Amino acid sequence: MAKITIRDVAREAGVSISTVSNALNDVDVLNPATKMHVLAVAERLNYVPNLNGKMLKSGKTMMLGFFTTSVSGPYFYKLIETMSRQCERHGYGLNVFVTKDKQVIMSNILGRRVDGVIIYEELKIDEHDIDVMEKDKIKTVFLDREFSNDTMGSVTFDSYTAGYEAAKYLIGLGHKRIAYISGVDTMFDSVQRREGYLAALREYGLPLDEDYIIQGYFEEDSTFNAIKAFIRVHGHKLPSAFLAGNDLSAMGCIEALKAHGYEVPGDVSVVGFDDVDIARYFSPPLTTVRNPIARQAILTVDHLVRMIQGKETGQSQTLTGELIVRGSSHVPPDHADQG
Amino acid sequence: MAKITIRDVAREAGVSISTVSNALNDVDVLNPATKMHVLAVAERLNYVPNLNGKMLKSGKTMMLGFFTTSVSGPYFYKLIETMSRQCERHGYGLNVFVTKDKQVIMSNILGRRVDGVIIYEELKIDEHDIDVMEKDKIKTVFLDREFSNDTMGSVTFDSYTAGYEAAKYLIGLGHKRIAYISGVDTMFDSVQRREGYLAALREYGLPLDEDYIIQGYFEEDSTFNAIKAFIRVHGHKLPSAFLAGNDLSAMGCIEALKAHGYEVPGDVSVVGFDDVDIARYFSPPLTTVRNPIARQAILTVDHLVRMIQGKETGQSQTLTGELIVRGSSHVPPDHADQG
DNA sequence: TAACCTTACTTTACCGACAACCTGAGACTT
DNA sequence: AAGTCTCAGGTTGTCGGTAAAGTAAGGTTA
Repeated sequence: MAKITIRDVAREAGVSISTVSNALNDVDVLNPATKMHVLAVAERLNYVPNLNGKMLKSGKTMMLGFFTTSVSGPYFYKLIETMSRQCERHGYGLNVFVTKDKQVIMSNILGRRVDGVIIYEELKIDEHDIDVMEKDKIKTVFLDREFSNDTMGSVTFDSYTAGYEAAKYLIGLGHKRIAYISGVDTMFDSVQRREGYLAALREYGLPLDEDYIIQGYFEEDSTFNAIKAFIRVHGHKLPSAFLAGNDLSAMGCIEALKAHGYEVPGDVSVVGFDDVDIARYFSPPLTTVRNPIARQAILTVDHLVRMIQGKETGQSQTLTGELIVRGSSHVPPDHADQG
Repeated sequence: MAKITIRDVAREAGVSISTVSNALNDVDVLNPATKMHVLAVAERLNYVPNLNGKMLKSGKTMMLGFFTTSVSGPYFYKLIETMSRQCERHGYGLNVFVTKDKQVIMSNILGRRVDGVIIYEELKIDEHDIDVMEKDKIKTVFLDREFSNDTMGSVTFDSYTAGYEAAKYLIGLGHKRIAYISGVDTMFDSVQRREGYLAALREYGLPLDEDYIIQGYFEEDSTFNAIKAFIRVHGHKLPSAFLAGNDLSAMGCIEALKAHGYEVPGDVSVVGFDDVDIARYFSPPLTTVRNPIARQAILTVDHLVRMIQGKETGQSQTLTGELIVRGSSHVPPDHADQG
């Protein structure tokens, strides 16, 4: 049996197609009896409207698109789940595109597969792409860069201040040699956190050692390996604290330190960023700067929906972190080389 | 400026719309010079075909839909990332729907928003829904149940054998009191693993203690809490081994044991399932049954694409696990209560 | 009772792309 | 010279909905 269309329902119910359309869409111009009858026939035939026809006519897909290069890690699933829920509240669906292919991205955006766009992370959307999207009035929210114009906004996390505050906290505890575990340099958050960290070191006159900036790629396992390598080289004179670019890195770092027999926080303190769900259950529980992911997700979807509805122009919103002190940080041990 | 359509390109290039269509879709009936000219005009106007029009006419969206209630945890992101990549290879996109609303799910499936469907987990897709989908010839692959008919297949993990083998391994080490940390009972994998575990206990004549089946919900934090509660009750006579329904549960369990001063594997052994990326970096590194997630993702997408292309009817494929012995399991300590 | 509303639909145009079929010009056949 | 091909592209119908405009029957008003 081929797919049932609105025409089949109309024929079966003995009415015109627009009557069926009106009945299904609750347009209040029909005789209640007719409406009932049509709905009953539609139900009996298991009729479900074809969304492609609907979309073409209305110009709306009722879908928001989330474009990202990766979904790895707790940050993403929290973000995606919360955004999905929030979309559903507004009657939208969320289409998650995990890809690095700019062709794919642009043809889905400009081809109107979605009514609004959420963009995260190092997607290499450049000035020209933004120009084109702006001309087409594509409603967009960026999560990884501050931006705003008539049809585009952003909801970002103030990573610079977060990095600064975390570093300042460690300095306040008495740490003088603090390493930073970085993500990749194309990641806005990673760079900002590092800048904040460097600013704090400068402010307190602590040495900026190039070697103390470690590439961890924001992942647990790659950080684990990076720290093991780092310990092999710097084992004789380890920093008394590591500031990790995110919680996953912090955990990987702690695992590596433990594997080499160091105690956290007894010998070394480790601080992360994000406060992902697991952070509090880790051993030791992580000291971290809380990134209000759920809030970011909700603000993003709300802002985008309001732009689509024409109720709002693009805004640049910034969320601030909150230092959560748990068990992975402590004053440095007496024997620590504080030079 | 309103959106550029194929008509605008046709007018600007001084040709008909079908000539534009033919030029863009590489239909080889045009004078090369005309084709070049049309493509140049399209490029200049930044023309991108509207996918809704395309989809309506062709009846194809070039999208596969992944329907799930959750994306939490390493299992999902590995699955999603691998499926996305594999879709891209076939020229498809992957639309991830995170929802529990069956209305939403069915209207997206039956409304033809996607060309093929991948379903995971306790979605409560019942016989009736399957009937309707079958009548509509919706190409579908299930990841959480074995199923096959003309248009529907499945790619599942043999969780029963995995559970059986893991339990047998612990029994072989000498463990006599083994607890199982379960997910929820609506989850096929969780139930199957538990059945395998119970079968092994029965086979070796070990006692089946109802109390030793713990609800951990397949999450790290809820397992952590569940095990803490369990220890409070059974602390005087703890099992010598825990078989956790997945790696996240195993980690939560280990964290809880450590928090109460137990050593793993010195005092208690813990075994998980999946072998997620982090498992090997955990301390202690997890003994686990490897679930070939990437393989499942690839087989799923390939199978679905072949069904869509009409090259294949629904098959029920099963993947088997592989026991990976690492540091979280050991022979039971002498003092363990082996009664 | 003619003009005018309502009510309750039906007819038809349209969204943007694609594709089946049509056409007009020149080349080739017989 | 009439008929037939081929080439290169144009015309038009179509996918499945929605919505603006049209209409027929009955009721209301002046």
